[in-house]
Amino acid sequence: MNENLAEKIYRAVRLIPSGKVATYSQIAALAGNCNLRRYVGNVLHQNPDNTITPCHRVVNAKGYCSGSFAFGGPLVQQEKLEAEGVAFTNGHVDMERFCINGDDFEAMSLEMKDN
DNA sequence: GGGGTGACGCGTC
DNA sequence: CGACGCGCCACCC
Repeated sequence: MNENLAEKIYRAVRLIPSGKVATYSQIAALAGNCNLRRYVGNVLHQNPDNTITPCHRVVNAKGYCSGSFAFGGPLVQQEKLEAEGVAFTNGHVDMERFCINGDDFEAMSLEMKDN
């Protein structure tokens, strides 16, 4: 039933469509409140398994990776995103083209709720 | 029960 | 335009 926010956050991250990226605020919003954005980073840092949790699709509002220690290297995140079709501009994700749209957000929210 | 933490976001200077 | 600080909430000790 009521899972911890961590579970919701992980689920939201997994719902991010391939080839797109979501911001911590978006994940936090899907998890419950955009105010939880701080906690999103906190939870993702725990990231028990990056193979099932594509945390590499999660970037900050600027489209940059966390900058901190990632599941094997910050460069790996960019590599994975590029492999999924996410283009990088000047080292940052092109948010205007790859950030999830309202439709994607809505679909994710539906899956979050239905699941 | 209280305090500290955190892969952020945004306003303001 | 760039840099700094503050604020937000849930989980862990």
